[in-house]
Formats: sequence, structure tokens, C-alpha cells
Amino acid sequence: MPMADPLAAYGKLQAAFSADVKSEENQILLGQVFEASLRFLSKADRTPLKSLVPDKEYFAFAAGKKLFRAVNKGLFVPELAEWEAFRKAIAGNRAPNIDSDRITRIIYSVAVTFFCFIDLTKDGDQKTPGTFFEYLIGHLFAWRLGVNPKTRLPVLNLDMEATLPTDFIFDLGPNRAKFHLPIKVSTRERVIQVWAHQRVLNGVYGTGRFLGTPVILTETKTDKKKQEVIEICLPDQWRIYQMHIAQLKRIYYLDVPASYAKLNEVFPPLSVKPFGHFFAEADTLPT
DNA sequence: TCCTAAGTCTATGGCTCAAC
DNA sequence: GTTGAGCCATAGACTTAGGA
Repeated sequence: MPMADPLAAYGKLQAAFSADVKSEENQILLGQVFEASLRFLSKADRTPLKSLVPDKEYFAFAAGKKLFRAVNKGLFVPELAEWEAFRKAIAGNRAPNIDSDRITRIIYSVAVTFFCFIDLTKDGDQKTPGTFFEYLIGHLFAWRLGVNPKTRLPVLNLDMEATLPTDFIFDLGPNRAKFHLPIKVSTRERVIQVWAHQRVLNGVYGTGRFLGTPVILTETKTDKKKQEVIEICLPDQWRIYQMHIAQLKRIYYLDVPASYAKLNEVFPPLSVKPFGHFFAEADTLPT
């Protein structure tokens, strides 16, 4: 029963993604991974977690005494029909007629469902969820923008030839926008790399040529002994980076951390939004 | 072209430290 | 003692280079 296995679908997705990031086949395979992971998780136990984040509730899938990553209850919609509805809405590659927050919930659910499947079936695997998240967001960006990404850019220098490895770079063509798209499940202090890459791109190609639009899932951390969930954030560091290293155009989250949402209201300008908004604003971002 | 080893990248839990 | 902010170690997946 190969189709019942999320890993089999994931393997096909890997192959399809490396052949063509924006192809519709990826969407079909993402749906298969979602469906198979949902089926697996439908039998799994759930444990409610104590949320120390205001206005958010979390639970975790459990196996015996073992607890896995926190899942945001308000964002988790374990329904394949929602993914199908989303696919229908974005079929035209334009601003879709579907509520942005509903998109955020759907994409969050597709990602987290597979992550939890990996948590339950593999020990200590952090790479596979990260790569899957790249496939998911990378494809959606490529689909919406209509171009395939590059993953490394030549960085010109008089004395050396080197390339900058980035998650994804989307080039819409001459005189049009270029997107710098780092994709992370969580960043914590590693977020500095995103600003550093943006600074390099500004220096080599000119400030403003590349729009930095990182997409991050969440910044939660689960204390498995106390069964508590917190968000690990560095808001003051972010403000310093945005002022003194480079400017990021948007920072998209699937589960926007409370203290980062507040950065929308203070100086310097730092626009932190739920990911679903990208679909509506993709065409107007460069302006 | 295939295989293997070395190197890189990644997310996460546990930890420190300072302020209160 | 508690909390927020940030640091560090770690292990597995993935990528790349080089040899056969």
C-alpha cells in the first residue's frame, strides 16, 4: 500500500521538486503527503499543553509517555478538503478569492501534519521536516510568481569566484522584482543569517534589487517535563538588524509569535505578517 | 557513471544570566 | 523563585567532491 505511506509520497515529491519547482505535480504530491500523514495521525493520542503564550492554545501528539512538538490548536485544520479548496482558489496564479487567514491555517496544517508524522516515526530527525517545509513554501512561491527559483547566486569579487547559497531566489526577469526567500521552520538566533544574506545581496546587486521575504513556521518551544509552550523571540535584536544590517520587506509566519507581531507598531518598520497574506499581496509587494 | 566519505545545514532541548 | 532573552551542543539528513 504505497500511497498510504507518507514517506513514499515524500520521496516522489523530492524527485518532482528537483525536476520542476513550480509544477502542478508538486501540489498533487503535497496533497498526498498531507492525506497520508493525516491518516497516520488520526490514530495518534493527543495531550493538551499549558500555553504560556497569550491567546494561543497548544496540544502535542503523544506516544506512550513521549511528547512531540507543540501544535497550535487554532491553526490546525486536519482536513484534506481544505487543501483541495485552497488548490482550487490558487489555480489561476493570481490573487485568490479565499480568506488570507484561512490560507495560513491550511498551509500550517499541511506542514505540521507531516512534521508530526516524522516526529512519531523517526528519532531526532530535524532535517526532513525542514526540507519538506522548503518544498511546500518554495513551490507555493514559484506557483504564485510563475517562475522557478535559484538556490545560489554568484557573488562577484575582483579576486575570487564564489556563490552565496540561499534557500531560494526568484527572478521575475529584467526590470522586475527579485525575491530573496529564506524558508525556516524556526529561526531563534540563527535568524541573523537572513539579514546577513540580504546585506550581501544589497552590496553586490544594489539595495532594493532583492526583496527579502523570509517565511518561518513558528518560534515555539515545548518544555516536555512541564508540558508548557513558550515562544523564543529576540525582538530587540531584530530591530537592530533591521536598522543596521539590511531591510527585509516582509517576514511571514504561519504561527506569528506574539512579540514579533508587536514590531509592526514600532520603529524601524518591520512588517511581520501571517503567510496567507502573501497570496493577495504578491503582485503589489515590489511597489 | 556510481559510490563513499567528508563537510554542511538544520531544528531543537537544555542551559546560563540578568532583572525583578 | 520566576521570567525573558539569548547561547550552545547535538544528531540526523542532505550535498558535494573525488576516486574507482
